[in-house]
Amino acid sequence: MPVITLPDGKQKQFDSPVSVAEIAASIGPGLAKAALAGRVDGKLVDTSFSVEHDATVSIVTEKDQDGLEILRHSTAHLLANAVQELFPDAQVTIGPVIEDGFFYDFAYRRPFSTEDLAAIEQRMAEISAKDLPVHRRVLPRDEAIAHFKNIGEHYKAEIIGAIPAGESISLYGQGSWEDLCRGPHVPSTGKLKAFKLMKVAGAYWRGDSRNEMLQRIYGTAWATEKQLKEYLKRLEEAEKRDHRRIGRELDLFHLQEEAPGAVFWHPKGWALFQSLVGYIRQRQGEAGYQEINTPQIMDRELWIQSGHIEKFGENMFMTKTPDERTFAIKPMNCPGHVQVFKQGLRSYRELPLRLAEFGKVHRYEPSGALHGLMRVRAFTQDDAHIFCTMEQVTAESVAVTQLILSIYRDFGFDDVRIKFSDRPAKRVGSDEIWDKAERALQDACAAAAIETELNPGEGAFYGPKLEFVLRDAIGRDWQCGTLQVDLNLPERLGASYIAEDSQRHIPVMLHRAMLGSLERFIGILIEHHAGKLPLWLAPVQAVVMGITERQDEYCAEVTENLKNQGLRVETDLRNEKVGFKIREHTIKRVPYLLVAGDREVEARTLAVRTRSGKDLGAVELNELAALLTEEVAGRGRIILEDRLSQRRSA
RNA sequence: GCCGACUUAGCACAGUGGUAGUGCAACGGUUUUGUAAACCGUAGGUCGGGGGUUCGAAUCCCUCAGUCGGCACCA
Repeated sequence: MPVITLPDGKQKQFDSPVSVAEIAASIGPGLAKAALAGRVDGKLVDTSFSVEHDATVSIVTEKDQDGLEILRHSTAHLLANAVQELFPDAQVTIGPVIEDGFFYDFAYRRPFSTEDLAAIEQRMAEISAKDLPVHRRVLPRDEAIAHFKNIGEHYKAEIIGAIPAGESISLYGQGSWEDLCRGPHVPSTGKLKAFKLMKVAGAYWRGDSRNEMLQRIYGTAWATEKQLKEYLKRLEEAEKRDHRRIGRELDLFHLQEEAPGAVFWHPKGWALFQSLVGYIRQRQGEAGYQEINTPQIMDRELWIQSGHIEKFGENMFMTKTPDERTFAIKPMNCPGHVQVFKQGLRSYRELPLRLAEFGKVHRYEPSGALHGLMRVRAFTQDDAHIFCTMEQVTAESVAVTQLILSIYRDFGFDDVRIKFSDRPAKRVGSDEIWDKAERALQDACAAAAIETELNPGEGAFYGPKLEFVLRDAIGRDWQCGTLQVDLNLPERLGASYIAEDSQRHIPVMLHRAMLGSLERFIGILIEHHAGKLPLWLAPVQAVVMGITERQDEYCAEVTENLKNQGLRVETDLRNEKVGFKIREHTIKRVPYLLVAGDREVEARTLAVRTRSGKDLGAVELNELAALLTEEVAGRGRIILEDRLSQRRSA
């Protein structure tokens, strides 16, 4: 006699056990049709699930996030079903839901081609059109293993083998096709209408590069055709924000074959780069850091001491000199900074000592990892190491975290994900030291009141870390800022200070980078703003253009004037129509286009047009300079356009 | 590094065994122009590198490199 409580608080009593589908039907036929699954006392179940006791029940439809995920998961099954119909000797492995879609990994004797993909998608549509009911059955674990071995599904058998003995295994399927799955799934294949297979790629079995490579098929699935179209449109738009494309269009940088993973910065790109350096230099200077510079190439010995050779030797650039010494091109700055710390006898009174460097590092990254500015072999870190006592760790970590978040806000990143990465399998230092370091970093997170996601086993080999993660245009995550608590390297590299007790103590070293890699950060910045960099960062902030030769002299004078006030301004006196010049500089994302005709020369004004196409009318030269300077100083929080309309309405 | 695709003029692309093309950009000239493309003309390519098959290769085969999409890696 179950009593069912619905989300609106209403209760319904049934005489006998009742399925989720029946509950939906008792509420209304529309809901019965829309039902994809149910949530019974918080647990997701199939619509066929029978509720036998009093419970809170809600009906999951495509409007729920959970409903959408079930839809995607069922579409992954639909994919596997289609693949095995077309390629009967392909074995299934795993097929999870991911952001915006799903994938499924198959073991097959050859890679799938794009033609295969089209055929598979076609078959999926056919199975969907048949609207086959999705069925479920349960087998004891050992029986399930035997069953999958028997039908030649060795990967599935291996997966089930990892499930504790004695547990039951659920199998889901449609028609004669079946797969191991926890569920829940949609009630019938007809619910799966809006999907598309996106790409094929190789992927290692169990994510381990020592294993064989499987064939992964990626797909996307949505509740409606319209949502699918919107998603595809979004992807198309995101492609236009690609930093590699914008980098070329705006003449910021290039890469070429002779220097894989190394950037050739052009004047405009370098101007942007230098803006970032200048800004960080200012912010960290105010925060009590001292800037240093350390050698690019140092004896290999130092990297043996630090442990980098052992862990990353394969990824380091080495060079042997005629005198038979082997040097390493620095892959990071820490050992250099420790050498600076080690000069002379240090006192506890000097701590915390914050040493910063815009250090260019080289890492021989695997060829397949290279990606535009995001993953390169030569890059510049806004690196710093804070030498401090254990007692100072929390306060310093909180300060670093707050500084990073404040800086990110200036760049327009208000929503930053922070990951907490704890001890990796391959590491240096005792477990006691790791316990201490992880606790210190956790305390700091609590004190800074930041929320973090756990990233298990992803810490540096010498200490746990916080990762400040930003997202590119198509949703890929990239680590930018980082903060690491290191109780290992100072000792390995022989750093110490004299404490109040007159004894030598080993300092704690905090590693921190705020932008991380300047190259990567610029990549993210370009994609985030689609190339329309805020005024304070734009390589060219304004272009002054005349309408005829008569304004040439005035234009030159205005440009000179604005340049003298520290603005990055160019003149365009080419023999072209003003419409042509406007078009060109708009495409180049120049924030302000300043047009001078006879009227403007006469009144000593400039007609101001924004890159978004707004004509702000004539502005007096001195007022314009003041407004531009103000917008730069405000780092985008004060916009010339708003100021102008304020003044005009006042 | 692994799987797959791709590499033709500065950029975007066409060209499936028989004399390398189009658009934009570039350069020269005319035009002196009022807010997203004036007009005319000129030049530009060992078809990623190397090797092979063929009477003949951008095109077919091998190999190396780079790029792209994933995987693995990421101090």
